[in-house]
Amino acid sequence: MDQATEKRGEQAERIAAGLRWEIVSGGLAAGAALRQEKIADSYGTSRMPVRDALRLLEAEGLVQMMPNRGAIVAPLDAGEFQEIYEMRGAAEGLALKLSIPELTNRQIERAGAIHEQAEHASIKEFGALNKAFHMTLYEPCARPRLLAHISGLNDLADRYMRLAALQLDYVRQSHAEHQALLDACRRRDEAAALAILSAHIADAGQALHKLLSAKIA
Amino acid sequence: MDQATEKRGEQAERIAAGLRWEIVSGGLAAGAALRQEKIADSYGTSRMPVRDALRLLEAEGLVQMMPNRGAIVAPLDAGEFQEIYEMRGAAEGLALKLSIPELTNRQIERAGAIHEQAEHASIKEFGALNKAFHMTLYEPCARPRLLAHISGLNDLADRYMRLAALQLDYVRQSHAEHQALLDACRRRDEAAALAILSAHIADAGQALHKLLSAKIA
DNA sequence: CTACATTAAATTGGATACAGAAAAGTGAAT
DNA sequence: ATTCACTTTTCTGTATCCAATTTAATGTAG
Repeated sequence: MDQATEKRGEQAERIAAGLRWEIVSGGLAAGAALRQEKIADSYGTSRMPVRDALRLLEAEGLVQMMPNRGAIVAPLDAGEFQEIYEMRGAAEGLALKLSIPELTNRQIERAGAIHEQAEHASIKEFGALNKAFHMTLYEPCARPRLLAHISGLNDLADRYMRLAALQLDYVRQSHAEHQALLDACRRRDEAAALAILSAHIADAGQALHKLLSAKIA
Repeated sequence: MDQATEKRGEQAERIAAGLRWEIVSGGLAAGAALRQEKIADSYGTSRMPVRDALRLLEAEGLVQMMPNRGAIVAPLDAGEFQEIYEMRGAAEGLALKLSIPELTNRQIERAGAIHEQAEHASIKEFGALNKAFHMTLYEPCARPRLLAHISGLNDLADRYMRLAALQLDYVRQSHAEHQALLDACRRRDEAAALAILSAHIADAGQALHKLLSAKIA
């Protein structure tokens, strides 16, 4: 067990990371009840760090806590989905604009490599790779708060994506748009890159919206 | 005492609200240590809900927690200041764009009233009124997550503003820009409103930047 | 049989207790 | 006087315990 190597004062983070993965990857369905004691048992701790972890995830929007009624995996909602994509557009547009002047060739190629990987990846890994691709392009902007914000939005978005990505040829379109975005970055063409990114996010939002509005709410 | 009317399960929120006010309003200086037991005593609770409150404020960026070393009021930093204003620009631009089509005359006049109030307010109240003015204009967009995000950014920004607002005639300029923004909203002129808001936020950022870079970091 | 009240079980929120880590203090050796 | 080792104190993180609240279950009256 890695519990022996666990430093004191970081259990909440460990539990939060585990739950985050389970929620984002779909292992825990939306609306599922999160009983403190069960989680505590499965992580070999008391309920106390679990509560801390749940608070963390609540702040990220992945968990919903009702006073005296416990926590559930945040439900999926078409309206919130739209909101997340609008916010992604604004935040990622800003990040890319600030990043482009700082982008090195090395970083662009790292994004390219992730892009290649994503092309041959299973649907399970797509979400994480998609996020990694975007984050790689934004990192040079060196805005920790902005990047954390975007990362959180991507986690939220992944949950919705997972619902639809199966039956959708959206993935192929996404690949093409990523390719175009990479090209624009290579040319350091800020205007083009921003336009492509904006369209990319809006497209994804719209494409998924139809599929989702049937499945949820 | 209002503690008798206090519902179970909401003490953390109450403590967080109190601390938030003390931090944003400047009662607690940046870098000040936040001892759990002292806070617990002053709010008449145990350390437990205090810890929850601190985690909340950490997620908002007002508090910084170091494992096994306690929490401090988040330090002020010129770089973060810039980042916050960039994010405000992106987020508030989006909110205003979505709001304008939904704005009723009644809501515009409510914002106008707050604007009037702010004109005769003391420096202590300026931050809160400034925030209220902006939030009133954004509320009609009906995007709870986006509004919460903006609210948090405004709280962060207020701390920096307070440092500079004293000696600055920025307040007068801000009033003028608010007036112009209101007029554009009354005309439902989206393009003008967005341009004014963008400039307003950028101006504020730049105006404060000079003053602050001397005082901090 | 249904609706309602009452009771019992499950579960959370908060308080207390304890263990471990960091910080402050003390003293000896150089 | 300064530095290093050691002790003491302070404070945080976690576990355990208790009270309050919600949810389920049971029984009773209509």
